[in-house]
Amino acid sequence: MRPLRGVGKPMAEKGVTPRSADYARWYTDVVQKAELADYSPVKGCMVIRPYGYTLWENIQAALDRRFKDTGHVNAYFPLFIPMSFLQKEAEHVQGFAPELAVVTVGGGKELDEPLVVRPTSETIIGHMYSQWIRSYRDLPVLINQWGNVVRWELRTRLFLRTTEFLWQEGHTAHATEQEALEETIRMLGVYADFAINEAAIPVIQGKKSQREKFAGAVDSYTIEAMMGNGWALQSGTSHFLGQNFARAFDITFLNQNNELDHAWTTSWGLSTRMVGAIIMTHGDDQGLVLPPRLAPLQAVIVPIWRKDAEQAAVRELAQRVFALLKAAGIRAKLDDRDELSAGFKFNDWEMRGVPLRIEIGPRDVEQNAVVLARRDVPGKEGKTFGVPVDGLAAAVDAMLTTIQANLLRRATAHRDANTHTVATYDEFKQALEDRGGFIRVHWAGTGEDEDRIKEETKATIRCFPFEKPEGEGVCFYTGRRTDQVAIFARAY
RNA sequence: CGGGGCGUAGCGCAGCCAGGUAGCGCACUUGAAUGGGGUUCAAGUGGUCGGAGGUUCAAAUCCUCUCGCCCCGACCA
Repeated sequence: MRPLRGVGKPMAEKGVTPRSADYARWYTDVVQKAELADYSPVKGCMVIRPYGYTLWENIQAALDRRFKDTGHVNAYFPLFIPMSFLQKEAEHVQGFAPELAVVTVGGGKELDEPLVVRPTSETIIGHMYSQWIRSYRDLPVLINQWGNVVRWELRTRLFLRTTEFLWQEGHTAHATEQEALEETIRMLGVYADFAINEAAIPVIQGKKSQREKFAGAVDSYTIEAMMGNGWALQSGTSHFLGQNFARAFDITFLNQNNELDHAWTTSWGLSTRMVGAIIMTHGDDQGLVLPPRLAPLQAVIVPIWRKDAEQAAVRELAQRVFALLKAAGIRAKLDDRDELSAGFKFNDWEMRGVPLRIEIGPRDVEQNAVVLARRDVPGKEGKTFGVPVDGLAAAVDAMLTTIQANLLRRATAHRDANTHTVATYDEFKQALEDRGGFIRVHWAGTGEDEDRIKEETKATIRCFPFEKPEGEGVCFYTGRRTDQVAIFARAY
């Protein structure tokens, strides 16, 4: 995962590889040229640069607010987990064993028991919960943690799959199955709300197949998003763990009837992968396009002048506009770098996805007005001339809201246009070949059927969507009648 | 781990076959002009040619070994 030396040529210095030419390359170009992240000297790891990290901080803030609103509190559990903990839940260890990083030496001495660098924290949190929970009065426990985890991945991609990544993991324990199930679905809903209303990414909520679920869960739920190339990206997951981890870690409590019972637990996580989702949902051939609500910078002011005589007045207005936007709580930047041309700055900020550009030149000074240029509508079409400085903050605010809505509308249209329904396996293969995207089908197959389809087409069941207006029908693969609907797609 | 490819300035590359002063573009620095969509000119800075060993008067170039990386095939938030 180092700079690709000598791979392909064009990389024409300016701009990014067009999506149509090479989508994977476009993605890497955007990440690096927009300075979201960089490669690290350690294979599979990445450095999140300030611009990318600010984006992540905005994601964190929007999620954290929602977690608090639903009664959760934050805590922190350690990075190192005794190896034996992982082994307590059979399916869990089997799922994670191949991708564990293990510490065997500490302080120059061989450790008695190897320590696993957490790939996720169900085990150590389960261990602690078993000590904290005695009575039904102690329940529910609603804790979230922000942290990092390590999974030794074979093939990595910036943000989408890295060996170490940042995320949050919620871990809750409940007295009843019903309550834990409700929590699982509630938090999935929180993720969906965040994705749609903050990231402007339309997502489909649904249940994972048994093949695709989290190792150790009874059921996993997901929000699935469609990327610009039609591939699916699992953008957040919520797991109903039943009593699996409670049994493995002795999380027991006395219920109201004075009977000892195992708690019901859930876990749910959303990671820096969300940054990748944002890039691939909204980005275009100019580069990044960020939703205003999460963008590190919502508006950038570019001053323009010809003669030195004009400079002072332009600068003065630019400063004034900057101040009034800041006062209105808009995340703005004044790009007064003297050594760069205005045209360069236009392209630069477009590549970095700033939702709104404010151009201020001598003509604007005369009118006491500015030019607004929308990132989501390229070229002159996206420009509004002569926007008065009086009331500008409100106009900018309104424009940002419009852009946010437009991004969601556009992404939803793209997803819907690339979602197809098929009735037979031949049609299925044809649709994947010709158009890609999401394929909705009736499904009554087995896990083995799922494996076979994956092998033959590389498409997997992304989820069984909650919303399935199609009702009962015939499974495209087995021909059996069923009311279950599945969405298949190629996935990251 | 199997197959393919690549290591020369921060990035992209040429030079290697036919050994002989280490080059080009971009970036960077300085200066001047320019400035409403990637501006131009000039002068500069920057390299143990991935590493080790060998052949040779002389190695980026030839030989041997070695390290690293990328791409494609078995896993995944």
